[in-house]
Amino acid sequence: MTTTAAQTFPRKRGANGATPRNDADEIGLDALVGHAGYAVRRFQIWIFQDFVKTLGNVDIRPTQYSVLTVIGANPGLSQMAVAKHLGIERARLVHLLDSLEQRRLVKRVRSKTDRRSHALHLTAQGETALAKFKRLAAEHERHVEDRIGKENREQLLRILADFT
Amino acid sequence: MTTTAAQTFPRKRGANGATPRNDADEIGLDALVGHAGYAVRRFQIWIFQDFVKTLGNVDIRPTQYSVLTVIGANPGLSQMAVAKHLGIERARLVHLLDSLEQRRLVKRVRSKTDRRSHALHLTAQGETALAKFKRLAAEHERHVEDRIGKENREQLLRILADFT
DNA sequence: TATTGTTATACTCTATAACTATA
DNA sequence: TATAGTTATAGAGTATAACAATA
Repeated sequence: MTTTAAQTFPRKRGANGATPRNDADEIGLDALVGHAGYAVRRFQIWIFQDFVKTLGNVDIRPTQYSVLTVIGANPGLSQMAVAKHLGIERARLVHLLDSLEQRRLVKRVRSKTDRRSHALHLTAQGETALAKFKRLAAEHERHVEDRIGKENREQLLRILADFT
Repeated sequence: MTTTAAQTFPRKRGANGATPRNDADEIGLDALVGHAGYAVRRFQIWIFQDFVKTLGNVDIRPTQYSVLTVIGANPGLSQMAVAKHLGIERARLVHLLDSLEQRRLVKRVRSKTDRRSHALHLTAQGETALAKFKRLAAEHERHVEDRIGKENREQLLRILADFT
């Protein structure tokens, strides 16, 4: 992206009524407009950027947040289980956990029953940190609400419910 | 992803009373469920994968499709203009165009008025190819409709209209 | 000086394959 | 033999910086 603004709010103004449609803006996205994938992709980029910015001070990205949340809610899970449930490659999860373990947020405990696998737990530090991350994530969620509207956000969640 | 199914439909247990915690399937995504970003991300992955699969025979990925579509609809556009309007880095567009030009779908023409910039055009071959890509993209769009429902797709497009 | 296209670098993420240690 | 975790590699994609030609 050249600028964050360009990427975040491509062209097109909706909320403010006035549409700045002057100079170089006379370009048609045409066929792209009817494509769900294009709209979803642009929206997803906006959401991720807001998430990254909102949780910037604590240096937590969306994927890291999802890993911490799932471990927090299901202590003792194996790496395979976490990877499967989040749709992350197990190879990739290794690096994610390396980083989270170095930051003392997560610990890998060798399983007694199956010594191939690791039981994943949050550290005490990880628990308190996650609580803070969740407050910031809720703030991010409010940004989404501000951007698309409370009811639209709820409809979106309803429409996409079985993808989570 | 380990398997497409695993990524697309993670697990998700709806109503669980006495959760038999041993089987790896009794995992809660919990806090993640209320997050628009998570749902959107999973949906976006599903959409992209279906797009890539549906246009697999012609070897066109979503980004390439969006570039071809915009050039087709606005012949003579500069690289900067295309990059800005699609929210792509101009540095990245260079490589995308290199590949599309090698495939004889696009040509770069030095501008007479501003010799720094290139006017982008589809080749004759690019025009007919794009027509085919559009038919396949429409097929992909029908897959989306089948997956989430005709009305939900329309609502989604309406909700996300000003992100395109 | 500023901008367009280009090259280069670094980091994230996806997709595989292969290795090891267990089972 | 199969699986869990690991390592490695290759390709997208994102984010920057810098350079040459041109404005």
